[in-house]
Amino acid sequence: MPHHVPKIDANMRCGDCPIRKRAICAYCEEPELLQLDDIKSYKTYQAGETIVWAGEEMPLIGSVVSGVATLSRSLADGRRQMVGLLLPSDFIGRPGRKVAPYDVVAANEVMVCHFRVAKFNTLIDSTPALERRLLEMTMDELDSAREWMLLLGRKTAREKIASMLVLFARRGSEAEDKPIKDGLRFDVPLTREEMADYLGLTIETVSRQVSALKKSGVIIVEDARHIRVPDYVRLLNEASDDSDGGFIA
Amino acid sequence: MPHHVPKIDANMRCGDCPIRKRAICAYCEEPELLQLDDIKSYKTYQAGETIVWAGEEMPLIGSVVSGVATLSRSLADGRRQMVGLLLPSDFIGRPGRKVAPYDVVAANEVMVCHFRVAKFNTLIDSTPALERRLLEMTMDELDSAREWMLLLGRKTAREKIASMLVLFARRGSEAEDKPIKDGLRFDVPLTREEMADYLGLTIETVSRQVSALKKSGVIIVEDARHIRVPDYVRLLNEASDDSDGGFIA
DNA sequence: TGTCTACCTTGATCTTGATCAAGGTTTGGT
DNA sequence: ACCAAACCTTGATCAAGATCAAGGTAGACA
Repeated sequence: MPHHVPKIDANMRCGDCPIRKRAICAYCEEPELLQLDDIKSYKTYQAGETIVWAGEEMPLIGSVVSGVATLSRSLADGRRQMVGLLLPSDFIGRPGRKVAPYDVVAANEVMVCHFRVAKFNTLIDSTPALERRLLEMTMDELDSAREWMLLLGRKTAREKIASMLVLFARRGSEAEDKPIKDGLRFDVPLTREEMADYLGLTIETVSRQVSALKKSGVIIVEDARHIRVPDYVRLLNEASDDSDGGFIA
Repeated sequence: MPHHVPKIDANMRCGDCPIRKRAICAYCEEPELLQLDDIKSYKTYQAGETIVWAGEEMPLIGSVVSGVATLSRSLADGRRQMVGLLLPSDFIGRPGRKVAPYDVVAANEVMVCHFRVAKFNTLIDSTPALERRLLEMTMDELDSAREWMLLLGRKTAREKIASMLVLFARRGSEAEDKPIKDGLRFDVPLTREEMADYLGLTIETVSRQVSALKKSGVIIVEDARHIRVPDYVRLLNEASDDSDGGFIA
């Protein structure tokens, strides 16, 4: 069983929520916005199971509780690029929205995703508050996508790896409600292949760069899925995540 | 004066709109959604002029009429990646939304952008219809960003160039309300440097790949800003834009 | 009309990350 | 406990694209 999967109980109610910080939390935050159905609407997907095919409509709307869902797009010859990554507490699904052509959402990991699914029809002509919340979340997602584009277009392999690890560290600490500090330990929720798809690299390069960061002492690799960071600022520097805030004359 | 800049007349009214197809068109579509101010609210930016700095709020909301606006993000050492490209008819600005840290929106070209600016305060607590429209547009933008990510992460330099040219061809034909056909001619609204920033390449590679496509007979380069396409399908193939619609087992 | 500057092209060489290849490790099923 | 399959690592070589370098072109302006 992977990284601190919160125990889900079919009788849980808001307030018992295992994740808190982000998006709409199906457990504790703004439940009235989602007009939550009864508890039956939790859903779980197995690792590798497809949640929805390209061009179809999302079968659900809610928050990821544990595990990971990914969204990928690929070329005719099989080259694949991950274009979305949903970690615990992330919101998934948009009411009345079809998945864009050739997008694929796949469940990944011991994908223990649980959702409270609302009735779609009530959502589509739903409250202004929900509309606004969805807009807010979608704009946040767009911002993340743009950060990701910077990574894909301009970062070196080593920087890409470091940036990804920073993301995992951040989200991991958030989930556990701990501050990010030196010596932190976190899970790597993706396989090497998925990391490669995430970063626009090959698995060999991913493996090599992780090893290189290890050899430099930036990270301690306990095993392929667990990493410890002795000096968080050093990892941050490796990511070159910092930008110049500049402007164009 | 560049590519067919529509003539803007300070007394124009909806129905005289020079752009039609996409987003909210400030001229003819859904003007009531934007609660348009009077005609004074058109705005023009010079080439290279900055529309808004990182962390600030968009000074306007409306549609690009002509010219190009770009959104870029960069690393501390100056490496820059374009993360947004707004062509005529694209919607610009979100009410009450600050530009993400380190994002920059810059006017580009003989940037003849005109807008009808609505009053922000009325927009922020605006109609459900506008909220929904904004959500729709933001999701479309997210879809484009994801297509762009596939390009950045997995396409070759040649494919990147071809994909970009297809985009320009499409948008150009749309603007002129002509079908895309063989022999079409279109403007390239970016400098080589901007193309490089768009594609995650260097300007030398951009230049070389354009030359290579020319030598292969896929395109006819009239000058750096004007291209003709004898066989549109061939250009499409070069872009490898086609994807497999596949799924993950 | 000439010159300056910004922009573009092409060549030579180098580097990063891809590709090809071989083993090693972990996990899950029986 | 053993085996198979999936996953990961490392090495050797290759190639796409970056970097370094040298002109060329065209529009802006005096």
